Amino acid sequence: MKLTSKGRYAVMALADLARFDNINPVSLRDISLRQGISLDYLEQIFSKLRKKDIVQSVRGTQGGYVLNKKAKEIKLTNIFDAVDEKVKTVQCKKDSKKGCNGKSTKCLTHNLWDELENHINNFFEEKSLEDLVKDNVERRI
Amino acid sequence: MKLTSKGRYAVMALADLARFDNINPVSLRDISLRQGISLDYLEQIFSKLRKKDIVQSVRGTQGGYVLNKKAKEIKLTNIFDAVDEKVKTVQCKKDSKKGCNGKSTKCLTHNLWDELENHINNFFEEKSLEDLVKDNVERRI
DNA sequence: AGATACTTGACTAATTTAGTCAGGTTTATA
DNA sequence: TATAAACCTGACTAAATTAGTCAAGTATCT
Ligand code: FES
Ligand code: FES
Repeated sequence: MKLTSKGRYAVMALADLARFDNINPVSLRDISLRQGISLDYLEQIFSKLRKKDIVQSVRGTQGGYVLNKKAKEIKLTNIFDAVDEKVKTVQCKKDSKKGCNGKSTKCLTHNLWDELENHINNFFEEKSLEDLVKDNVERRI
Repeated sequence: MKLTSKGRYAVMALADLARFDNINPVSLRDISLRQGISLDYLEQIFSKLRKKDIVQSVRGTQGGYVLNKKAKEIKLTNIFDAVDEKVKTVQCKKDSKKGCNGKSTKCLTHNLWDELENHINNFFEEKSLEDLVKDNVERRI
């Protein structure tokens, strides 16, 4: 199982944003250059982040994006949810009563994968953007 | 991020194997039928499991596969390792000093993904085949 | 007016996954 | 000893997903 670029970039870009105050917007171009992410790709990502109210956009010259909440309140869960980076461990439809093999009972491993999914999601629910920024400040000392 | 079929099937098939004693070999054909996994695909998977000494093969008529260790000693880590289902969260080469953006320092999120990887691997190191079998027996009651 | 930067949707190349297929070899047992 | 069950291997392929690119806008500051 691996993390996709979309999720990785979303968090990376927001971490970049979060390093600045929430007043002066940061342009995607700057983020693109600093983080080495394609500008066009960033635009796709930020479009989604905006729709989920994680960032606010400022159009025109000197425009860019600003965090819409405090860094502490933005959890990885929220970010991943916004860009459709989802954790999927089971094969079957979760709410269906059928198993992944088409049978009427859940397969031998269903419970295990469900536990795994929760385990991973817990991590995402605990980590906030603030944690990320702090970690980077500390490492710089 | 999602789990691939190869990893899922490997664990599913071994869980099936583990329900029986370690004396009479279980044929892939039986597993294929019970678990709804393509026989040809199972063969690929078991070839890898055998190379890593997780199972033993018995050729010929009435042949099949047998667990090579006690279910308690087979952790998910071992299984995933055998079938090359690996957890990959960072983009960069781990041992390299370069970051994923080609720069000379690790990116803002590198540490975070590293933590995530450990978090997931911890789960795999704790869970054994025995846990799986027990869980299924309990549910049946 | 012009430059900067957001906005959107469609398109595509590359990669990965999830198998299939064909041709073996080994061994129990009738 | 013939035969069938079952392991064994490598090559091939279709489908899905990912990771972008590209083109054509719109808004706003200076
Ligand atoms: S994963 Fe849900 S039934 Fe198999
Ligand atoms: S993931 Fe390692 S440097 Fe970005």
